[in-house]
Amino acid sequence: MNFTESEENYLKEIYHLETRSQRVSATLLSEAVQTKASSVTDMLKKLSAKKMVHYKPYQNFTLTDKGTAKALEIIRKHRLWEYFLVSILGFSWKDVHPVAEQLEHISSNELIQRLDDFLGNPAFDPHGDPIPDKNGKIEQVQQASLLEIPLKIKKQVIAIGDQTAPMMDLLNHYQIGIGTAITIVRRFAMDDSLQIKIGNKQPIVLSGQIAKNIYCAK
Amino acid sequence: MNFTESEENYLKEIYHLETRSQRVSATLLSEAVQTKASSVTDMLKKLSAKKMVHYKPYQNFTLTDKGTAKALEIIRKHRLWEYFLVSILGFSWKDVHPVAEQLEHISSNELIQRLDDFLGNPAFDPHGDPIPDKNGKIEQVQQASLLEIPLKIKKQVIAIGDQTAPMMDLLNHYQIGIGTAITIVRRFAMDDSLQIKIGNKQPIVLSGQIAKNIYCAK
DNA sequence: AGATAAATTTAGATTTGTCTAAACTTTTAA
DNA sequence: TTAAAAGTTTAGACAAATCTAAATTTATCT
Repeated sequence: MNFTESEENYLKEIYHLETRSQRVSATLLSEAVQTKASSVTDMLKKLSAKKMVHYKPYQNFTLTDKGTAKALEIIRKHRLWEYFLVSILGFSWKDVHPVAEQLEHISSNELIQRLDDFLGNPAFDPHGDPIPDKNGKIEQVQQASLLEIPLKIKKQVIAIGDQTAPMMDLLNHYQIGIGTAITIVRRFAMDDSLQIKIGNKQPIVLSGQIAKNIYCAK
Repeated sequence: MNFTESEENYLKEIYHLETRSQRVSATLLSEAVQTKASSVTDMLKKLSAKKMVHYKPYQNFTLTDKGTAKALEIIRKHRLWEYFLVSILGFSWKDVHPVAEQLEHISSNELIQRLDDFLGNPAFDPHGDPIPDKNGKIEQVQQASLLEIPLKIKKQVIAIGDQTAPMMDLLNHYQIGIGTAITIVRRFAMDDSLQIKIGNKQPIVLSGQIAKNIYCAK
């Protein structure tokens, strides 16, 4: 079955909503794909006709098994390209997302398999997100945000939740990336902000909002 | 200025018609972009409004300087990706064209410059076609199709005009590629077909249609 | 429970790129 | 030099993906 770029984007974003947030709604999806809710309705009908989503008007919708498989295929491509851009072409990890958004729609299976092999079948992309394998199997690592990590224990950052430009900017400013070793020094109950130490630099304070989006292994 | 994928394809194909064949017409262009002549007319109006082609109804059309620059930008991307697919990912040269047709529309300048540097700024793609540099400068090798090459002179193939699957299939069958040494033994005026010799193999006969698309240095 | 707010869907329009069929130009050739 | 052929353009229609505005359904809150 063939998919338009637009259909692929919808499938990918539905998958992200299903895994990253609790609620899945037309409004949230419309924000994710940068469109209006009425356009989402139209697309849900189309994807439903293609058996990619379970959909009944006015009710919640979910990906079918086929829809999930297709979404994982796109996410696989996205993350492999991100890996390529950073590790082979030397892009900064904060700049790769928009380019990978385009590359993920290139449709050659041979291309993606050769790319995967060339890169050495990496399991994680530069943002710490797991890369699905050719069968759609995806590594599940128990992640905990900095809010859940105990004090005084050195942990390595393994993933970033929010990958938008403002977040990436801030992380870049504090020199926080995948693999950065962080120790939580103090926790301010008042507003969930954290005092943390990175290597032997001066301690810094992160807001709860930021801390919530930085993940370490549990 | 932004261009749709379709506009980019038209610009690219007009450039190819201008350089590879003498005539440039709506009908030839319609074959190149796999559409109907009436659709070509519509697109010419659009490209004319964007000052990418000189166009007056019922007259011949040509690319403007801006149009040529844009076409070269797309051709640069196409050929760099072909080079990447063959030399880095190990694709067979006959399979890369359709994949590069998709990759050439990825719009990041940073991507293409980093790719170019990573590949070592190659001057020719796997089909023997010159790769324009970042300023649109393109190596000009005087090419002549087998139809124009004199008899009994050994020549090396430097480029292939038609890169569609049926053509590549046939070349593969006869083991003709970039660098293959060919000597024309006989020319049949009746239908422009040629008897040629490759190395010390048995001579074979190529139709005029095929010969027209195999290029050697003049 | 009933009213109001929020979310979702429908109806109708728009843009892009395409098509067919008919009309119009230009070229060819008797 | 006209008539036929070849090439090009116009007119009108369609599919995909989107939009706005209005209608409908569901959720929320006194």
